[in-house]
Amino acid sequence: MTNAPDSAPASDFIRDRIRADLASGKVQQVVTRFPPEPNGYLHLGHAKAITLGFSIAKEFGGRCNLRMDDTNPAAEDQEYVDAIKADVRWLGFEWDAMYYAADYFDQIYAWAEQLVQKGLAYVDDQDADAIAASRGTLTAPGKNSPCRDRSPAENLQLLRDMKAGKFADGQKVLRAKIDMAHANLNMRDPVMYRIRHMHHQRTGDRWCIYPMYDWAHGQSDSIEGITHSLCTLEFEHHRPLYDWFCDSLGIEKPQQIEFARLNVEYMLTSKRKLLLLVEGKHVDGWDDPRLPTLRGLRRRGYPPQALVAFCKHVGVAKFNSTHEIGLLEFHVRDWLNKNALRRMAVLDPVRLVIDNWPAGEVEMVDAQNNPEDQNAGTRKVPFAGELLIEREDFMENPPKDFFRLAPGREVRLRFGYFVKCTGVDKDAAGNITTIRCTYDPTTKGGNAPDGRKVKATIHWVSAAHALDAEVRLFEHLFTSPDPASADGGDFLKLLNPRSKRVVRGKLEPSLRDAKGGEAFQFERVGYFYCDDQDSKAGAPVFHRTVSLKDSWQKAQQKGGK
RNA sequence: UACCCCGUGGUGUAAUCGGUAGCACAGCAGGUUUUGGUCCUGUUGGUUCCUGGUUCGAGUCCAGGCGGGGUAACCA
Repeated sequence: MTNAPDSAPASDFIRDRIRADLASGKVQQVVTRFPPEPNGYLHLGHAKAITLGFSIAKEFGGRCNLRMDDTNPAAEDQEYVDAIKADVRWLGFEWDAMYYAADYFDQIYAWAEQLVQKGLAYVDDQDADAIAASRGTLTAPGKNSPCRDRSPAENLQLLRDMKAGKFADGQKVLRAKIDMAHANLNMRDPVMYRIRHMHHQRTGDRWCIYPMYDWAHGQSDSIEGITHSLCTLEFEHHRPLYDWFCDSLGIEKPQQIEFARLNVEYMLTSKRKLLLLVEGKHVDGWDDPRLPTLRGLRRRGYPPQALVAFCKHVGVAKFNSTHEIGLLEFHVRDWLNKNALRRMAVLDPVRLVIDNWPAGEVEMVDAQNNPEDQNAGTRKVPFAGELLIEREDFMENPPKDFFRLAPGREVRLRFGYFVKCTGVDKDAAGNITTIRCTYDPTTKGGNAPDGRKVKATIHWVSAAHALDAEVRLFEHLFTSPDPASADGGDFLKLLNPRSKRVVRGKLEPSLRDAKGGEAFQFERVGYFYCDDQDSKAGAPVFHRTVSLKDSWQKAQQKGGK
């Protein structure tokens, strides 16, 4: 990889802090965790957090846990738990321990009673609206609840009654007793427990009160002995509360450190917005290759190694920023270039006939599987007198800097022969139906014995042997690099109508045996992924992962229109 | 109009105890090449948000300003 290797550990404010904690003896062994809520699928933003958490643990010889932050049964589901585990493993990480916040419910509850007995928490009878109304605003202080001064004994009884199911949903709530005038609204007597007579995917019907995030997260971290609790910037204002709970309980207090979440051009990484795209059928499900979900990226053909390399390269800071999608694509190409087998495929075919080719003869030519990897070997590809080439590789009246086929020009057919264009056949409408050529039999394999050179090598496929297959061409899902800040928040207006195009390609026959999950480079075109979802035996379906860099096209766009 | 966080080339990120800015991607130019891919080489971009201050010396410390982001769920 071209990015910083593991031998030269990254330096950033988090790692600096960890080094300092290790040096001072505050921390013996680093323990981190990735704590997703199982209420949705993981996306690229999570990949950054996962890469960070696991990489740091590894770099410092520590451990990293995977913990389901499953404290709200309303939105969570076992399906997501399974999907999250699979996605983390797909990225290439393995947790040292798998935990569930729900498994800590007994301990967390015991701690709640402790706080009540210390006079640091109370049961409030107010409903949600009343609590919201009395919380005050960003500029005005809140008002104390009429229940705020209940005695510890009464509060304890009430809390036990809550736990025992004596109250209906929303009837009572347990609150921390901090300061209703605090500048940080999170400190204005935050709710710790709410009543939810609801089945939990892990604890079943054992509980009818569930802890809020703030009242479960830090405690879970503490139980697991997390040393550095990494999270995104929006939790900064929660840190005082995180600390307050641990301090009030007198338990081990992990260090919460916040970092900026990952933003990438043309991508949306908000569970809510992704949900709108999926439910509104603007994409074909959570694993649509145009989505930044890990499952979508997988089906797009983005190698996990490339994603991780990207996440490492991106670094970590406290400044919100948006990365160019080109950087992601660089890492994808970088990995695929070294690992993807080369094949030939013509996506927009035009017929090419070699007039002096021996009638009916088919020759099997040797083709390299990967010039970047000599161990990849070679394969045989059928070559014949009637071929298909890419329409854009021929021009009847080419500009001077067009190197490909044109009347009177000679080019190399990759791994085949030199051919010279002698003319074209057209239909009544003037469209080119056939490009006529002659070949030089002495240039077998692509080299001329007389040493003459050609300026271009183009790819081809034998018309009689070509595999007709579905190829899906993807582009950015949005027309704007920043769909999140769409006019009036309506990012749906920015959907790119060309984000998915389906074509029938003409592929070299060996691709008939492509298996779902395999990645190829269609020479001179791009990287393609054999979709494991829709491919059938003998009928593979390919997804364009990313195109090859095309300096010819770039020059065209710059010069012309 | 409260509080918190942040502000380095186009993008992102780095710079030991303060010693005059590095890397990657992108861009540009050239070379190699049976992919106008890869690879190699060279190269253009920064008054480190602004203004003051401390200092022999500040991206790094201090003050003020400007700009960006975040926060008012019985969500996480």
